[in-house]
Amino acid sequence: MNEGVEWALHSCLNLSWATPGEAVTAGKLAAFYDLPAAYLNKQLQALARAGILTSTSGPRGGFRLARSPEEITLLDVVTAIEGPEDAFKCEQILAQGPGGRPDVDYRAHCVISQSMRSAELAWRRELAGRTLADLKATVERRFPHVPETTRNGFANVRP
Amino acid sequence: MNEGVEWALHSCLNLSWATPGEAVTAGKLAAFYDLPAAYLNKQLQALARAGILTSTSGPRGGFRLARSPEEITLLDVVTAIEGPEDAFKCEQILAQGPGGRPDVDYRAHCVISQSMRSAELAWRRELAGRTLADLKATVERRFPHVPETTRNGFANVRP
DNA sequence: GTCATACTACTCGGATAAGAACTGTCCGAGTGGGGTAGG
DNA sequence: CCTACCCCACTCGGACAGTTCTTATCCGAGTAGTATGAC
Repeated sequence: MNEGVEWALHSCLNLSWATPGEAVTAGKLAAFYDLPAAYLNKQLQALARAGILTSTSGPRGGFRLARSPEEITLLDVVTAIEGPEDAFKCEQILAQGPGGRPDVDYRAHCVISQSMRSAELAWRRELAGRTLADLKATVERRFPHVPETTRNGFANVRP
Repeated sequence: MNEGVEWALHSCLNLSWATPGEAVTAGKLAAFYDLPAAYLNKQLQALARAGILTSTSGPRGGFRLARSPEEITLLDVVTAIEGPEDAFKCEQILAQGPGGRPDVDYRAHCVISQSMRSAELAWRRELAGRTLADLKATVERRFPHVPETTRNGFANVRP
């Protein structure tokens, strides 16, 4: 799995603590964890294309959450970075085997494909059941100072 | 996910239908689905290292299942090919952030890391709950001719 | 006829290239704000 | 003092290299069976 997934998740969480109505630049988000700014920008672009973030150019520009944290699941973020395809891609090699026919869709009939897909659905279900708001609440319960620390970080950091 | 996972799963299933006590060469397993023999051999080596298959060199050599299909889970095969590490690798970037400390293991404390790991455990649980014997039984129920077809394939195929 | 021996063909095993994907970097298009000059 | 305009710094966005991982290939070490020749 791409490194960018971790960056994207942390950045989204940090954005949920930003001052409402204020955009945060990729540079500031990157400086937060000492990440390469241009590359993080690339991941944030993907999130914007997926409709999770909105982007603004120019001075006072940057990124902000496109909707409330309750409406952003971990699956949304992961899918935005990794793409929508399943990790296990059934190549339908049964079609090449004895008795295999080119006109049959083995993704629906092959037992192996079904089993792998079933496991992947369990994974997706777990991710889809957790929202950014859940994570936000948990962090704020465990570490109450984090929201303020994050806002201060955005204000003080010089990228 | 690696292409080899699909090949390995199909090959293990085919091996479960081989004549007992008889080894099947990588060449025959590859010819079954028209796969590159040398590369499939590499995957089978990984399965052998993981203790899922046993390998024999020389004439009349090849691969066979190291234990009964009831004792081989899909997770065993996937782990043998993909490696034991989680797909999502927490790089503990929180340690670089404000208030982050190098002596803390953030894989245990970071909420994001925990959530991703939780999803991955659901995936593993699903795979660990399905054995080669389950797949074998399902296929034999749906397509009773497959075991004989497979054995004939092993006997007739000229790699 | 029997046995020991050398040979040959066969198979796995690891070392070696080609290709793709991920990671990282750079510069241009567009935008908003601030400075400046005129009224 | 107020307003309109122009310039500039800032930010995202996509195009461009470096590195790692996956895919594919090849040849050598070891083995089992077989043919051969001596006894």
